[in-house]
Amino acid sequence: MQIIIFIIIFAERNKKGDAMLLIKELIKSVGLKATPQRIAIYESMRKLGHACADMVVEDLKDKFPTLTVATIYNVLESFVDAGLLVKRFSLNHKMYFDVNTYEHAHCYDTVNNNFIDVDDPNLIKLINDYISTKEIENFEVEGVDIQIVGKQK
Amino acid sequence: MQIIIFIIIFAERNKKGDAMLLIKELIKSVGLKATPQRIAIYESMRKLGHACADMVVEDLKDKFPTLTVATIYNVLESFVDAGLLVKRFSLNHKMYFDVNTYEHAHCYDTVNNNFIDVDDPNLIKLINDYISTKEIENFEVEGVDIQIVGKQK
DNA sequence: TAACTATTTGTTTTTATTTCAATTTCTTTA
DNA sequence: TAAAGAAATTGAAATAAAAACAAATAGTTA
Repeated sequence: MQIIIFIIIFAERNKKGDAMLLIKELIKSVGLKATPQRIAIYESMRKLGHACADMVVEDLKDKFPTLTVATIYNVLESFVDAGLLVKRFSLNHKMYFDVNTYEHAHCYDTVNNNFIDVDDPNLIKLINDYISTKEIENFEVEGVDIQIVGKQK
Repeated sequence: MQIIIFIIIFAERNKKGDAMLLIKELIKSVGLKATPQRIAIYESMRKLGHACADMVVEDLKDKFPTLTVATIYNVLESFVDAGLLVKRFSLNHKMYFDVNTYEHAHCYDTVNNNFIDVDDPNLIKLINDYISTKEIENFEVEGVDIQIVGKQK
């Protein structure tokens, strides 16, 4: 019995260690130092998916009491510059960040300003194909951002 | 010669008067009183197309020096409630309002946070048709918001 | 005109973001 | 491994945007 519990604990530790290691490597791979704060913020973003600064503060305030908003904003911005996060369009004059950087659509709940991923490559392709046929004057297209607007039930 | 100039001036006056009258009627038609402030703010929005509160303040501060931000926010919000304006998604944590309330796409310039209308009913139809074929769980769809993201040249 | 209601105003709060200098941490190299 | 230098974090203060609120004004109706 004790052995089994030990194995489970060890496995859990290892799993966590591996995830940590991966995040560490990921942050380093984009040319940033993997500080504890950055690792914690990235982990938090992974967990939250879509979040703004205050949500990350809230999420980390117990685990990481010294962490300040200044750092959160700095780190989130540097993650965006490094391509680890992307900024998302929002309706409530707050900056939202998304941990999924590939092109995908969202359902946007106007009640809670909540994002739900819509991973539908066909939709993205449909729109990109259509847009590529049109010549847009004086505009250098970088991507397309789609929100399906409505209310979460 | 004098007569011609007179006619032109008269025509211009009339045109302006008519536009004013139209805006007045429009505001009244949605159940709001057509106060001078509301007329001025709506005119400003017509001119600006897409704007946030500070842009309206800037636009009206000479013509209407007593107008305060409080009023601007109040009026813009009441216009949204009345369906005279819609809020737009933005990337820079500011509230943008759009005078065109029909469903249309935008090019969004990430440098200046500037909106350019893309009046392409085919694009809207394409997306709406596609979405209507999909059943989105636990979400009541109200509309679709498309931004072609990039840089204005 | 008087009374009532709605709107606007100036001011004050609140919330979100940014800035900045001081400190701490990390990395490099002797 | 100790010291120097660079980079990141911190706490506090500044700025900016939005919202709240009570007093004043304007508009409407009887």
